[in-house]
Amino acid sequence: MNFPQRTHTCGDLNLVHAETTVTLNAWVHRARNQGGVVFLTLRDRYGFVQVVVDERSPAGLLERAAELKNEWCVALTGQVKPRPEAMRNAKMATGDIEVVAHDVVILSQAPVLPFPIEDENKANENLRLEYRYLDLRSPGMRDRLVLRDKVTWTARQYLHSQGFLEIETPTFIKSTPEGARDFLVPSRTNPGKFYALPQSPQLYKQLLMVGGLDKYFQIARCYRDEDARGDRQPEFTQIDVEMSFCTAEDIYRLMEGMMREIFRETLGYDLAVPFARLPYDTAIDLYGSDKPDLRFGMPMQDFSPYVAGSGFQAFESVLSAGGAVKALVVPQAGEIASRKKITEWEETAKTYGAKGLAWMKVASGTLEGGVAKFFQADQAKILSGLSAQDGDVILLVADRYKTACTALGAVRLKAGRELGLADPNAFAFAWIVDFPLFEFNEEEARWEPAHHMFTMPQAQYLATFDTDPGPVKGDLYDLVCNGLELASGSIRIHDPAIQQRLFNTVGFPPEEAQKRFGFLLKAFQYGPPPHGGIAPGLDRLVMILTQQETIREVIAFPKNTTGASPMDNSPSEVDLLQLKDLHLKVDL
RNA sequence: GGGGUGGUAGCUCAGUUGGUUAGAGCGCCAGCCUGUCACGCUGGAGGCCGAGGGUUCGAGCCCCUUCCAUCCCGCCA
Repeated sequence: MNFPQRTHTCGDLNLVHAETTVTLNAWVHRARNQGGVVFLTLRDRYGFVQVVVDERSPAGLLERAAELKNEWCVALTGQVKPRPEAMRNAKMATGDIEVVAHDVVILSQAPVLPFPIEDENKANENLRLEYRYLDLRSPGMRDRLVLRDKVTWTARQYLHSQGFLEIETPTFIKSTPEGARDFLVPSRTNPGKFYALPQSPQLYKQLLMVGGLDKYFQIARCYRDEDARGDRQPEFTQIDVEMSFCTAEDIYRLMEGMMREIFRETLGYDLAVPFARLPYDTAIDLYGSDKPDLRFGMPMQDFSPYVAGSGFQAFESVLSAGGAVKALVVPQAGEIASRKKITEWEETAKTYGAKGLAWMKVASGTLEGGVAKFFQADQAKILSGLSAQDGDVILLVADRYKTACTALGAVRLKAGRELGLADPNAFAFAWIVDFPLFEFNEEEARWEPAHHMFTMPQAQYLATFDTDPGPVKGDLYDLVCNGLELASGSIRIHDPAIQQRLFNTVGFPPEEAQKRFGFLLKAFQYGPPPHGGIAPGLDRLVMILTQQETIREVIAFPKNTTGASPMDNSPSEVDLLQLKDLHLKVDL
């Protein structure tokens, strides 16, 4: 098809182009027919510009222009003219000029749209996903994808400047059923066998280190067959990084530099580094989460010292069973903390396993309401111990330590945000460090890795980690920001003997280890370098930069929460013949 | 696997203790309009109230079942 090709883009035109004849290839964003004059707002990726069709245009063009509908794609030729002073539009980037139409060629037409193209699409999300190609025309989606491109571009440039190589790793790999569920791909040429899609390039990037390519990165697609969330998709993207001969400190410095660069390039924001560091145990104790929102304080406190002798049976029995009582002082919550609101907070606590949420109000230097009657004797001690002021509300959860922390931590997050304590324009980064290396699985009565099996125990535990796993901390770190886990990484085990002891600790028999990770263990016989890495989640990073509630807003073609795409209807059924080719047994 | 919320016009939503012909804004169609820019004015079309069953003289509304979406718990090394 021959058509007049664009000489300029809509968003670029300004007074400098006055009197120039230009051709635009764009969509009709709005058409306003005034009778004797037609105004068209044209839109392309770069912006909007107003076209006017009036007596200055050739005869007959007015009638043709009046036929144009929203979202038709056109090639328009005309002359840029300064607008009459009174007609300038300060709200429009190109509002000082307009294009007087000379000719318009219709490149393609469109039926009535399922939703209007606006800055932010307010339609039901499933409808937006069904017509994602139209949704992408909205300036909001466009801006987010432009910013995302800037992030990957900046990350690439930064990592290259630090000597890193971008290397691809396979996406048909060996299934290693630990951690998240694998997506499986049946092999036609190997009947009865399956590839897995990678949950991360973990083992391959470690093999790159053995291969001597000592600084690697990849903008890597990862796949996990688990239920989706606002911040989780079955496929997602990580800026995957691994380096040799490094310590955790090198990783921190590298990532702090990269984040600084990304925030400067995308938002012009001067990110303060180095980031704060918070031990895992402290994060749980104060905030009840390993990804606390640190834009506000309001830490939890220990209430157990005030329980003895109170006569409050519910708390006393929890303590004597080895549990904990955690307190949260919600400052100046008098207004918001109605009985209804407290019930709502209690529901939140209960979803995290708490049996209830006790409360007291502070007024005129005394404790009132709720469970206050049990604590009258000690109220002065309690108020000063918790630093509670008149107007504050004290919320209490008694349970097993971890449950109490998690449940009340969830209330802290909810209440803090409801009270407006979390500045939406702030970025509170922190490294969460000193993670436990093992967790005890009560049901199976065995230790299992808290993260993955290739994390190095911290040096002081090297002698004892297999005989006394409980207190062992790993050389392991998460980067969190505003309550989201933005990155996770560790220093890896490169010593086969340590690796073997770790397998033993988690009850992983040698033959099983050989079967699953034999290729990695074999490689580690051949002079593996000490190494470590990290993988920031690209989607979440862009979500934070663009202040979005879900990562679906920063992914061009995301899945919905059931893992389906309303646009192409994937996943879908396939022909029986296809299944047969793949040697899959089918019930007929 | 579990819990919360929702599903009414193309879109966003309202719809009283169950009571005539189910509404609004935007969009769409037609007409008018020479300075609009979310143009305006006049008129019009457009509904299996997610689906199935039940209660009732009567159901958008109540009950049961089911489907779909979304948020959360579990899960996510």
